[in-house]
Amino acid sequence: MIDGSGPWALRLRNGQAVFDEFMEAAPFPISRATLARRTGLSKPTVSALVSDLEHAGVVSLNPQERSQGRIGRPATPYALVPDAALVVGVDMGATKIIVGIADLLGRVLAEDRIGTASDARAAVEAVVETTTRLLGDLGERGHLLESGCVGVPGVYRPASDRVEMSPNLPGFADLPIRTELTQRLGVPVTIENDVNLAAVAEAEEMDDRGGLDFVAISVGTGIGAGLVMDGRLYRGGHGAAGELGSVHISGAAHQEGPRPTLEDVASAPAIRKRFRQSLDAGRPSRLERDAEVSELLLAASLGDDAASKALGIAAEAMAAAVASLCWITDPARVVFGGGVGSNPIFVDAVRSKLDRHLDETPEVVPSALGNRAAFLGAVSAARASVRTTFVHGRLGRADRS
Amino acid sequence: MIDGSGPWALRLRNGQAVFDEFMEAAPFPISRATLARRTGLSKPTVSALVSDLEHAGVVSLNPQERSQGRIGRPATPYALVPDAALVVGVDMGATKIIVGIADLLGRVLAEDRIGTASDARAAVEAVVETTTRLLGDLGERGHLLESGCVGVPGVYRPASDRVEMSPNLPGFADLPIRTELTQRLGVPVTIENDVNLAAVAEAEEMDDRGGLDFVAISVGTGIGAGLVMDGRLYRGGHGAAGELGSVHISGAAHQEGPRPTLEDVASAPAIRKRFRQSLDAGRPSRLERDAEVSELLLAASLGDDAASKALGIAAEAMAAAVASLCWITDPARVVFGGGVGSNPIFVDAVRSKLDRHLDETPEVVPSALGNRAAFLGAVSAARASVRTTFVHGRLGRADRS
DNA sequence: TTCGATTAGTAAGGCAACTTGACAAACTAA
DNA sequence: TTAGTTTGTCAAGTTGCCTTACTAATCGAA
Repeated sequence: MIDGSGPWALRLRNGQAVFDEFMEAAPFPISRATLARRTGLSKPTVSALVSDLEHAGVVSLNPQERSQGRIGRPATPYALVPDAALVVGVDMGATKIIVGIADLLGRVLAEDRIGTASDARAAVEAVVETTTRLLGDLGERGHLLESGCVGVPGVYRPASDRVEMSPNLPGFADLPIRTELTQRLGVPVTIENDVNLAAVAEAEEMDDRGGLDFVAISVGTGIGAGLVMDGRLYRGGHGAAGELGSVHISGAAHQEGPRPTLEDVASAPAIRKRFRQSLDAGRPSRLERDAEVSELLLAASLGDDAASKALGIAAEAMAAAVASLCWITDPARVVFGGGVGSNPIFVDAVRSKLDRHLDETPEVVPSALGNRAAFLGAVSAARASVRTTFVHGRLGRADRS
Repeated sequence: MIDGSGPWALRLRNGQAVFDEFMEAAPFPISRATLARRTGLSKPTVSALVSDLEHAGVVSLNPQERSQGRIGRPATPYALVPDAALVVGVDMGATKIIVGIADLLGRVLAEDRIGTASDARAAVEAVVETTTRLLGDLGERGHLLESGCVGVPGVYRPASDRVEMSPNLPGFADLPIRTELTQRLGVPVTIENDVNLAAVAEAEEMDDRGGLDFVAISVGTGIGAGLVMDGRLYRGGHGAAGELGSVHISGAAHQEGPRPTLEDVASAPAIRKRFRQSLDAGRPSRLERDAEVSELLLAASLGDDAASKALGIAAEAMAAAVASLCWITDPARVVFGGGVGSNPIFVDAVRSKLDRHLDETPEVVPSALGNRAAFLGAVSAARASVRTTFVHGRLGRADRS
């Protein structure tokens, strides 16, 4: 984290502490006296550090925002310059790619949504192209890209720099994606599973910083879970933690053959299939045979028989899986996202069935971020990685008059 | 971790780095030149730090162990003084209490096993008494106790300083155990779940330091799992992670009533009960009706019909639960401990049934530590907590000639 | 045996960064 | 206007690290 052992290491430590306080206070300004109190540093030291950061363009003083009304000499307010550094966040999904540029405050300055390419290499190409274009549109500020994070629909193995288990987007097998993107974009890029990033975004959204453990379950075409433990993302021994969709569920009479997995029962395609089976079994419904899942859920909430049956089976299976997950990882909260999962009707159905499985049920809520969750998580992750390395380069004092 | 922002913080940082190298090298000596290379510090700095540590009695030079055979001036070998600080580790089980004193190297200097008390308060009393006695027996060195860790058979909530869900040892409800023990023993004491500590011990035993994620499952009277993720113990949002015994398993035909949990099928009492049921159902066996689990397992491995049936059901249920756990947390290894779990026959049975549930099975091995696992884990945890705070007090130079 | 070569350790000087205490600056309230 | 309060700066002093240069001890070879 901090290298070196001489006075320079101290300088870095303290510089980061000051920078962190600026990030914390943003977008509001903060005075050097307050910084000194918050960080425990002495006033002259803080002044020197702020001076360095100001010369580097990281912070600037807001002459107009003089907080009045209090006794004593008024403080000179310094504030973080939000676009002292930019980050790029990418959600490389199976059906769409979202690319966006954000500033240090996490505000998205530019964003574009492009259709998915035919394979992974083309997708990377599209990401680089779009990023470059968006940066170009920003003009001067476009040169300040500092870091990036890309969410991929599969398991990323840092050791081999490859994405695996990504059936919907072929071509990852021999693509060193991190190296490639880092080189092409010219800034350090991190790769992360998209469901995990959604979990990060939910964590940020909840504003429950630090220590809160929760699980973000994405239910759509597939089913995945992102585990946030002790405030940090948990990836597992092989980077494949949270493959909730592959958990076997207890069927009533499946003694032979492979037992059904959660994804076989509770994913969007599975729910639609079960609905059709219910129709075939003679259950009445007012819906078309190939109704969308959202329609099915709405109908189920209004009492439609076949739709209710399909939802009930899916919700029961999901509740059982969530119960296992809770007994194992004990999250304080479970957030459902994705096409199916963010629907409150689905979440209500699961929640109502969860009591039978658990003594102490966690909070179960639908996501508020919709299908931008993974993208926002990528932005957040990129921002976090900036935060740790940003000060390194800019603390070399420009002048010392 | 490291407080202060002046040069003193640097001193602490570097002092800890040197101390860590000593711990790493222990029990072998190490020269100051090597320390300088390893830590990246300059030779004079290392010399000063080692001098401080020597004055504090933390390290000493071994005049006899001069490593010869290489060209150049021979190094003066300094080595960690193993009993510069002692720790106490306690496994407060439902049926026994183990108390032991260990040195900085984790070597157990004194150990005693006492019967469990009637309630928690009496157990604490017994722990304090035994610790004091063991320290007294050590004579001079007994004054050097620095830290402690106590494993308890339940869920410890740091917020309230209470142990919950501990049916076998009553009286925890209104006992602030950490505060109590810290006061009575005069050193900082940490409290931890006993299964988690067993996991810590396994991690240490495996010598797979850092980054290895695995799960230690204890199967005995109850069933619990300790999760080690990213090399750190994971406790969960409410401190209740790893309650594997409470996971519902898929019974063949349990449509009504509460579904059976894993503990209802795969714990030691459950296996014995199932064996008796098999006998009642007319299955033949050469064993007594009230045979011990170890006998049952051995008989099953030799082909005994009723015992095989009981083991098969338990192993299948355990395999299903482990599969869920693997899909969720993706451990690289699963270690079975406890009275039943440490039996290779049981582990083999589970392992053989695991393939059907998982694509990529983790290593599944029995524990090598037996019923001392939790105790050794407590020692290890106490040692780790020493390691982070130890240098603070001893770096103030005694003299400066 | 003596003389390089090599590695270990020490001493002195210099530098970077922090803190303390004193003081100037700016504003409020009486 | 003056006392009080808070902010920010200056100068001096302290700590700790590094670099450079040097001494110490041993091996190997002439």
